[in-house]
Amino acid sequence: MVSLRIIYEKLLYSFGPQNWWPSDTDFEMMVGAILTQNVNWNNVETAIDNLKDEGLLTPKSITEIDMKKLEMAVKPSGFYRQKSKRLKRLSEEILNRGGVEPFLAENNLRENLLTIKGIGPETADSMVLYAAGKPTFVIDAYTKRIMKRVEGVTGSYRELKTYFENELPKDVDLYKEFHALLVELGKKHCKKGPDCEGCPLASRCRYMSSISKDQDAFTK
DNA sequence: GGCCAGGTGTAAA
DNA sequence: TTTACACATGGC
Repeated sequence: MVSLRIIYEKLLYSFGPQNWWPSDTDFEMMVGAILTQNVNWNNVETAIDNLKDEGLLTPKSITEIDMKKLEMAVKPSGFYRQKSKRLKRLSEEILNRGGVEPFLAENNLRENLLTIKGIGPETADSMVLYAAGKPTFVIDAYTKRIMKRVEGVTGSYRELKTYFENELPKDVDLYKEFHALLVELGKKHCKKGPDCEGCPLASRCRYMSSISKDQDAFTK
């Protein structure tokens, strides 16, 4: 059993605090969580800038705006038809519950989010952690890949989430920072291919030494 | 030009 | 319960 704490400390030392999630408001954070689904964050920033310019960073304005206009603003983030609908659904749900604050204060927030079509476990968890500030660990594609390569740990979303939450103290700031650091590591050193140059976890990575013989270890 | 990026819903094996 | 596929733009 390897200590996730050690990995966390190494990443923090290498990259410094990430201070996620980058956003001005809780609602903007939630919008970003939907827009970033399976897409590079650079694309999301362009879309969020568009929304900001159009005054579309409130649940009310998104609910009222013409669908075509919303689609055009969201376009740079890809999957723009789906994502526009998802933003509309989320906004309506927020308004139904009296606004962003009361919506985020619901004690079954995660379950509520999961009933909204287009919000799955990762998007829900990221909103619960970064917008509502409640301790739930976020699992993403990078986290799965890193755990598989470095720890040899695989499993479903729920299993990975449980693994992290059992190994770590239930600390919101730790959860926020750890997830952000894993994404940073993923972007810089742990992509799909075996191009791990300069990875701060190289000494712990069980696939690092077998790159040349076992390319297959890097798939998925 | 091909691969990849901070997923999710649906359908079929 | 797992696996395959559609969804779409932009950077390298």
